[in-house]
Amino acid sequence: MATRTRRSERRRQVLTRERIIETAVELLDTTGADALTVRALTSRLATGPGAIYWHIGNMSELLEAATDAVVATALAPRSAEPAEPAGAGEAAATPQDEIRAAALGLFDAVTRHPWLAAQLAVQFTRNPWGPVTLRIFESIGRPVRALGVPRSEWFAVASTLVHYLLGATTQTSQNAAPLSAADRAAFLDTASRAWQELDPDDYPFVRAIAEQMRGHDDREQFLTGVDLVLTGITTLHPPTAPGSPAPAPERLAQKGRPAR
Amino acid sequence: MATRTRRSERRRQVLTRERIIETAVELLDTTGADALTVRALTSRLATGPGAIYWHIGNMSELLEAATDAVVATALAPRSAEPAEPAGAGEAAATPQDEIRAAALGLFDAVTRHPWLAAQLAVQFTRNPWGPVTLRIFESIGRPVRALGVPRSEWFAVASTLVHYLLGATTQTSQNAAPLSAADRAAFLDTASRAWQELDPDDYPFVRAIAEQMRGHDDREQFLTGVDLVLTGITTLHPPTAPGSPAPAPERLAQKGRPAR
DNA sequence: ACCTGAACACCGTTCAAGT
DNA sequence: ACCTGAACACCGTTCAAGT
Repeated sequence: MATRTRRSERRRQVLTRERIIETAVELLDTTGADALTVRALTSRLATGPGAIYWHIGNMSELLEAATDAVVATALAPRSAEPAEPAGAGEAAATPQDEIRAAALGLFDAVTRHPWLAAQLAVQFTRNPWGPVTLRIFESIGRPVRALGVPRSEWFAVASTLVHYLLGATTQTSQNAAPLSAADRAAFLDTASRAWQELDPDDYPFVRAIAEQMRGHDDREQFLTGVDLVLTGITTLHPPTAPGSPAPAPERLAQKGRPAR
Repeated sequence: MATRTRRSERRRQVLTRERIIETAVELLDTTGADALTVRALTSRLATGPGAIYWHIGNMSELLEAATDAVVATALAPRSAEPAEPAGAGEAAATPQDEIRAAALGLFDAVTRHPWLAAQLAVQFTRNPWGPVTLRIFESIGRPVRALGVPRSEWFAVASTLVHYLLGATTQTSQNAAPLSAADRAAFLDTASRAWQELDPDDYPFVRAIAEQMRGHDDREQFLTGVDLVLTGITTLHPPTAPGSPAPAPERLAQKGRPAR
């Protein structure tokens, strides 16, 4: 490829933390998570390991920074169609729409960057309140507030949404490059078949859904899940709009927990 | 410690796949995820790497098997109090209770095995329909069925619950050994303080919940989230019991999705 | 202050050779 | 069939030495 011209042009730039992170993301996108090594970085940046370690503390810090950078742009409100007349027919987005937009931003980022799902999971478990989590929390929390959820429930409600998002986006991953439509269909087909051959005593439910999982669309199902959680939120914490009947959430209240 | 007696007694046993998995879990529990290496295994089993690789394909297969083993016992319905007269005062568990029980089984397993959270995440992203996911799906899916959710929604509803569970349990991890109450309080305190010093323009929401996050209880909040999702499920798919008014889920229906 | 590059202390995995 | 143990091809990270 155009490696030679690229590399020499590169070398003219100074080595900065930002450029290392940027290169890491490129490497992750093009060659996959396993191929991001210090040696790969040094050769792409035409430098030595010492130079890398001068700017970044260690490999996992770099991974965190790369993940944070990608998540930041994924959650940034897109300016969408700048050609469209601003503020014309565009009704103000509802809090639900904002939550869906943030959720989709994350979802689409994971499909664009196949390595992201695993990294989100790693970041989330290794450093539960690190920059990545905080960023997601903020994007989800603001609309939760606007939803009219009582202040005492902000943390719990936002957590629930964030946890759902992270679970859902991390499962929606292609390890390697994104699959073609045909490959995806083939994959789902074999999986579905395998499920149908599971032991009926051990896996009755999985067998029963084998058929419908074959035809499912990840993105659509993701949104269905978001809406389900949103329904839970607005049912438990109905907006205090005038005329709203405020249905009492009897059965699933806090107190009704299992004894043991 | 009693390493010598233990090791020689060990050596008398034959090396089997099961024993390797069992030893891997011990190693993970006692020395942490980073310390589970082939070399550590060989020394603990008093054998060589070749012997290990005769029984298991590679390291990540072993990790998957170890995770699956722990998850299996975590989800197995506990016989609870065997001293108690069976079937006496015990009313049949509701589907909700069964879901909560499975969820708590997973949650408690993650706190008992600090390495489990990360491994669940890895398993879930690397092999989205592997044995671990399937097992969790089955435990959650059965009660979902019993909840009266229409068949066409089984997959979507079970997925939503599983995704929430996985997101929530993977964040609830202590990297190393479980923290003492005092350490936990100190940790939450510093985190809370750090949140309050974030930029008010960038992180208004996180700042606003800093105080309540300091006092939160992971397990309680986890259950709150489960109940929130359950509320969403029963609201969208009310059980068709006679006398149930079956409220129409107008606002958050499938069709009301954002255009872009 | 910033970078070089050899060297260190590990990894997972393989494989000829044994029994 | 099952196990041994040396060897291979990698890792991330450090650090004296340069500019």
